[in-house]
Amino acid sequence: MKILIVEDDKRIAVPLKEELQHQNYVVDVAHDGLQGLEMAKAGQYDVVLLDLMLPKLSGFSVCKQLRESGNSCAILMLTARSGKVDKVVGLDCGADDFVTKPFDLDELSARVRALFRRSVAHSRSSVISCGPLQINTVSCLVTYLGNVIDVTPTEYRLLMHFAHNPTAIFRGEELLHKLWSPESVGGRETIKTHIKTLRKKIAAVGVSEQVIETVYGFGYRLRSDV
Amino acid sequence: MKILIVEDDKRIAVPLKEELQHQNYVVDVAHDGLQGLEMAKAGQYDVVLLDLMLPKLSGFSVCKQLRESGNSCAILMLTARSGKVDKVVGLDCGADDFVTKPFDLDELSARVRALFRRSVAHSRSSVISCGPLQINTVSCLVTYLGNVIDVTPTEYRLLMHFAHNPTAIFRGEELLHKLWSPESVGGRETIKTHIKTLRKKIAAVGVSEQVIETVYGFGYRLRSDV
DNA sequence: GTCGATCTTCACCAGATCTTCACCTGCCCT
DNA sequence: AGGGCAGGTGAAGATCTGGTGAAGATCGAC
Repeated sequence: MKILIVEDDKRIAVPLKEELQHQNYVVDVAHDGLQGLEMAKAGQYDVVLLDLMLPKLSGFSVCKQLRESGNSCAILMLTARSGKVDKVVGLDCGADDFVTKPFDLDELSARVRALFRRSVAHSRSSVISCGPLQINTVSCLVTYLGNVIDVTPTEYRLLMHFAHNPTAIFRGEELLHKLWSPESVGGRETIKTHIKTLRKKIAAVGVSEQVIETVYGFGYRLRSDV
Repeated sequence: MKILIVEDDKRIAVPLKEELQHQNYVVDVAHDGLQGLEMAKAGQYDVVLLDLMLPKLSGFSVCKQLRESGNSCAILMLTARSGKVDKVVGLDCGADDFVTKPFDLDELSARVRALFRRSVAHSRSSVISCGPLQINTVSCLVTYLGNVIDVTPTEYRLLMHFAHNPTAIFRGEELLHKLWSPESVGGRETIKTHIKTLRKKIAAVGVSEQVIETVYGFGYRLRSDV
């Protein structure tokens, strides 16, 4: 749910950021290649939107160095030049997708959704299911056993992250790093509180079991059985 | 390394097949939607190149039905129409990439390579085995001969260290230095106690052998035979 | 500006876990 | 056989982790 935009042209970066934030992604922006590389290495992003023509360090170099450092986030390249060579070189130096400017915002966000899906092999449709929990990623509607659960954006991102990795255990700090942008990371209490309210909302729907279970000393996990 | 092309126009299918075969992929071709769906379901393909305008069954339907049947191969859609709606619908019904005709052969094969990379990157196993001991590093679940052993974080770290170095013998002090942070290193009793509780927990699961054996004067070792 | 929803922080509690202590057992060597 | 010492055991205290309610901070809508 975390996206990094590496783009120096603010006329492109700003509307892109707003559109993606509107779709409940956590979005950070880097304004040159060097900053982009640093942030991508540190920030645990799922998708990086990478412009090719960048100050200080080209998009190709960022992509290559990111891969060499073992990072496996999805990379979508953006470029004004539509030459075939660029595309082939870009894809072969580790990018996962390639879009030429001017691009359509709807197409781009569809490609971003596809990259998210691909990074989690089990959810191919716009509805992510984890046992009785269903998340419609288009309407952002969350249901549990058919009952609608009214969640806030932060709770939505938390549930998405759990649903994408069923049975996986996440430490509180891990969730903070993966779902919050670096400048707004809070304390452990933040996670505790969001988990608490999520549990309360799910319980209000009539579910007595603990859907988000805590494994003491390890973290939180979403139960896919009931 | 297996690719399926679903395309009725032979002027496209034939050169595409030849190009991909030239790159050492195993390539099959289906000439309509129905045939494509059947072959994709049966043939265990890594990547499916799917034309949208097909006789008998549209590319959208093939894609959707393939996903609904649980198939998770990579799907790359091809179409002559370059409308944005097609792209968004295509990507959201489960395709991983989208290319409009006329496409460049080099670009297409670069995209195919990117899809392969992605599917390989995600098939990494997360289970560490050492004989009958299994540690799932995603769910932090430890099992011995299939029985779940409920371990604390410190015990988990100990087991991980043993499982990473099967047959190796570790002195108590060595374990302290490797698994504890420098400022919180405790006394030798600490290790003794943790080994004790680990042994007790494994024994509680019905294992009579000493799984963590002590080699007098040298240290502890995890037995991988039984 | 006010209002409400949401997000974050705080102080405090209960319980799980970790470490330490004192003492016991059993191996190795002379 | 007996001393010395590595290793085992149980229990008590210290420490850490997660849960809770309420208060403060932030943001957007009107």
